[in-house]
Parts: sequence; C-alpha cells; structure tokens
Amino acid sequence: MDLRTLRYFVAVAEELHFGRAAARLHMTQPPLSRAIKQLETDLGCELLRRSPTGVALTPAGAALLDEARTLLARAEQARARVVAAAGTATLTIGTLADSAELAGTRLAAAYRHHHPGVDVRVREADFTDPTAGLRAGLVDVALTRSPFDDTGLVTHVLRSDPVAAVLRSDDPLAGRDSLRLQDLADRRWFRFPEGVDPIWRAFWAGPSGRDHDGPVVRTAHECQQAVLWNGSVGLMPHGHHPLPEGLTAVLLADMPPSHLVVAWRGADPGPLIRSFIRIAVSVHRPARGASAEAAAL
Amino acid sequence: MDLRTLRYFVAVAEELHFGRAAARLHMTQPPLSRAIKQLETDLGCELLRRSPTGVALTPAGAALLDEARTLLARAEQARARVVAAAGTATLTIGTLADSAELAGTRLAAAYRHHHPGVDVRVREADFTDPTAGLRAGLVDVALTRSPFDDTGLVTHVLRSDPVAAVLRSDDPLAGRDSLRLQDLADRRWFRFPEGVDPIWRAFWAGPSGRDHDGPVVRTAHECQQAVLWNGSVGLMPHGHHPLPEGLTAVLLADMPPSHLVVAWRGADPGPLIRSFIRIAVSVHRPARGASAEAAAL
DNA sequence: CGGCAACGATACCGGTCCGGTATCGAGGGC
DNA sequence: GCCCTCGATACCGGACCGGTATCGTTGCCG
Repeated sequence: MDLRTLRYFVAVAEELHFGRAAARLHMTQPPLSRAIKQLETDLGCELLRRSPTGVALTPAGAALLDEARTLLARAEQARARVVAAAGTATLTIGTLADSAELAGTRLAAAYRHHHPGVDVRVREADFTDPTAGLRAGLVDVALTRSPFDDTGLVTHVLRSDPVAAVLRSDDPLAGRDSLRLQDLADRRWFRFPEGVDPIWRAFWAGPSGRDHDGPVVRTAHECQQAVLWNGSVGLMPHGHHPLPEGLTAVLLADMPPSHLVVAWRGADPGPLIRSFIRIAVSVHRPARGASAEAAAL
Repeated sequence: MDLRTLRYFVAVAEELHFGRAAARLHMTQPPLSRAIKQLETDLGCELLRRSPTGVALTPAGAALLDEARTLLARAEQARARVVAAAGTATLTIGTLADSAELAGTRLAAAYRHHHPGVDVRVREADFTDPTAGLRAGLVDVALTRSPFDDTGLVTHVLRSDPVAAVLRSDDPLAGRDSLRLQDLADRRWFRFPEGVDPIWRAFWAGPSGRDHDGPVVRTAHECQQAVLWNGSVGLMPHGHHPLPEGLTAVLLADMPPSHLVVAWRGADPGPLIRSFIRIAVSVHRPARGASAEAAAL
C-alpha cells in the first residue's frame, strides 16, 4: 500500500470509471486496472464492485476513499513541514542564449511547483561566459550550449540540435533547404568579444583562420540584429525558436549538432541541484539519449 | 515520497547507522543508501549529515522522522479500518498430508500477520480427496500434492520433491543411497480406500497391476504406521519431513517428483485467495519455478 | 435478434527501478 | 603505517510499471 496506489484508487473511486480516472492520472486504463486489483489483493478485500453498467464502491472501498484522502493530505503536509524545517534555500540557475527560454518557462515552473519553498533565481549570461556563471561560482547550475571548456564540470545533454545559418529572408540563399559553410565563405561574420572561451568561439564564430570584421555580438538577440542590419551571417540551433520577421533559418549540413546541456560543478551537487537536474531531464523527455551522470543523479 | 522509502528513512534515522538499519529492514546497505539519497533529491534538502564518525540528523531530517512516524502509523490505522469495514472474512485452507505442516506454521502465520482480521481456518483432508475439499467446495484454497485430477482447478507449484520409499531402519535396503521400484516389487504395498482419485492412486500406490493386500491407509501417519507394524512399503516426498524413530527414507531413483501445489477454483479467486496465493509463493521462495497463473495472481 | 458500442480485463513488450554482490575511498584506532 | 569500519559507487539480473493491442461481456438500438 503505497501513496501512488492510493492516489490511483482515489481517482477511480471519485470518477467511478476506470477510463476517466486513467485520463485524470495521465495514464492508460490497463495499468490502472491492474494497480487497483493489486491493491485489493494486498488489502485482502474487494474495494470496487465492477458491473457492466458501472463501478460502485464496496463498504471497504468507501472507507478506503476516506482514509486515503486524509492520508494523502497528511503526506503533503509532512512534505511541506520538512522542507520548511530545512530553512530557506536558494537555487541560482545560469542560462545562456536560447536556454533562457527553456529555463524561464517549463523548467522553472516545474521546479517551483516541485519545491515551493525554494527561492529560484535565474541569471542570464552572454556569450562571454558559456558556462553562464557556473565556473565563476555565480550560479549553482547552468543551462547552456556546447561546446565549451568543461574541465571540472559535469554536463548532461538535454537535447541535440542541428545548427542553422540565419539569413535575411530576402537573401538569395534563404530559399535553400540546406547550406554548407562554404556557401557562406564570402560573407561577413560577426565577432565575439575578447576573452570568449576559445572552444566556443571555434564552433560558433564561423570558419576559423579568416579575418572577421563583422559586428561584435554578446547575445543571440544581438546576433540576429547583426544579420538584419549589417548583413552578417548568424548561426543558431535549428528548430526550436521562432525567428523575428525578416529572418530565415537554413540548415547547415556540414556542422556537427550543438547540445543543449545542463551543467554543474562536480563532486556532490547537493539535493537541490540534483533535483533540478532530474527535473530538467524529465521535462526534456524527447531527448532520450540518457547518459551516465544523470542516471546517478 | 512513498511509504516504503519513509520506512527506510525511519530505520536509518533511528539507528543512525546505514548498516544496522539495512539489517533491520532485511536488506543490504547499498540500495538503502541510494534510496535515502533519492529521498533527499525528491525533497530537495539534506536529511542526514554523513560524517566519518557517524550519521546525524539535520533539522529537516528530524522533522521528517517525526512526520514519517505519524504518517506510517496513520497508514496502518487506515489499513485496519478498511479491512474492518469489509466485514469479517473467512478463508478456509484445505491441506493434505505433509502440506498440513506448511500451512500450520509459516504460511498461516504469515497470512494471519498480513490479514489480522481474517478468520483463517484449516481443514486437514485424507487421501480420499487429494483436492483437500477444494472441488467439494469445503475449502477456498488447497495446499496439496500432485498428481490429481485438476480439471476446473488452477494449480501453482510451490516446490518439487523427489519421492522416497519409507522402510524400517532394520530393513536390508535401508542403508542404500537410492532404490528403484523393482527393488520393492516383492514387498507388501499399502492400499488406498475405495473412491480415491485414480490419478493419485496410480502415482502413490506403487506398481499398478499388482494385487495389493497391505493395510488400507488414509493419512501419511497411517502410512508410516503401516510400515512400522505391517512391513508394508510406504512412499513419501523426500527431504522435508522428520521421520519417526525406527523409519528410514530412501530415495526412489525411478519415480518422477511430486509437486507441492497451491490450488484454487478458476474464474477469479477473489482478493483473499489471491493474497493467500501470493503469500504462499513468496514464503516458498526456494521454488523459483514461477508459472503464469501466479504471476497474474 | 444481430450488429455495435462501451468498458473493464488480459496478453505481451520494452524501459526503468529495485535489491543484490563486489569494490572503492575516506577516516580513526592500534 | 596498517588495518578496519562504514558509507558510496559500479554493475547486473529480475521484477515492476506503463504502454499498445486485443478480448469478453453487457447493454443498446436499428
């Protein structure tokens, strides 16, 4: 008799309909039927009377519905009290470029919902520091993009995105399905400020070895502006971000994908950070490429 | 946060020692450590301070210890109330021969412990009915021995035992490691009463086709007495039962094993009986030959 | 009265989690 | 300095969970 099964039972007992209860629980009907049957086996008594016309509560089922409701409420209280006893905690998330959108919406919402007592702060970094303040100790955990120098850090890939070139929609190449870096060799390229991680620069700053004379950009937004107004070439991960009017993204066929990662300083991240990592991974279910670190939390 | 994990935490918090807590929980230390760590991740706060000198509770841990104790107690109460609301239930177990010993000790004890409110009755049958009253509707579930006519019944093997001949200890064959049926061909064989299941008779009553003139036996005890006082040959499962003074069991090499089974009438056994089957299987862990019916409960 | 729709039960499959064994690593004690 | 204790980690096999596909029964309706 665990709390999960009790939640299942409450749903069925309230709906008096396995299918609707399953929908309410965001699952399908067969495992729910099985779980209720196991609960009945465990308790040793019938909880629901199934008849073709519908489902009815037995006396034992009615009793369990009442007990389970209070028990689940108590469990919630207990959780809240324990977290309160732990004192106010703060988690600072560093974000970079497009990961800010992720952190600001689903992920931060899910995390705040899971840990109501935690003070969650988000710090947006620019390209100057691809670790988004992680290495500098300004944040506890970072949502950022590969590649960067990750010595001393642990990273876990949330998603892999192909890289696209950002062009003005009136660009002759804007209609193409995909491009190669060569196709853009004669364009102006933006530049990164001094002091940017060389690994990051080598990946994102276009063909190395060339003289770059384009505008200096510090954020994804500045990068887009540079394309619009200076005719520079921009690079960005493909497929997840709406572009402003007048810009078009075209897949770059000969660049390796960029990884959206969650990163933390090694050596026992602590429960708050572990929980953040776990939630980040679960929110990002589509990326099934689970790696070792996240499995170990 | 489920009840199982809370039980784990209470054990560790009370012992302040992972190894001892694991022993108390009848498990080993590594999964316990992992479970506590996951609980900390889930709650998002540290519960225990591990130091080389020992384990200490953090404030949050102390709070959880208190909350978990009351929560677990509530859960126990809830369980008791639900089964009480179900009304008094009765489970009648039929036993045959040596299965009575099993039913009367570990299994019935485990079942009564799991379902304190259930009125458990045990009915011992004799060889006249190998289903131990199951087919006659006298019992809800039977612990018995194969082989017998099981049409309409579902059986699950708990254990397989080789068959032994029971001899007087002063018998010339009593010292042998094993025998064949032929070695006993010239002995007197006991007889079963009229009306015994023919499948059962064919297996246990010795070489068929011979004239049997030995004593009529109805129980395993009578069978042993027949050996002691009438010089008849007895058969019994080997290896689990102490023999009375003066008797020796010798393995019969050319007989198929006999199965100790739990049997019930098909078509939805009902929660009480399902629970009994589950407990019977789990008590009998050594027999790993899990079959389909028991998996489905 | 026969097809149909609804609904819970069952069969089966793949992924995850749990508990086990073996081993590591860090701190005290002799 | 060596060992011994104790919690953490790595890894593995089996169980459990949730999913899809399908069945059996029942009541309804043309």
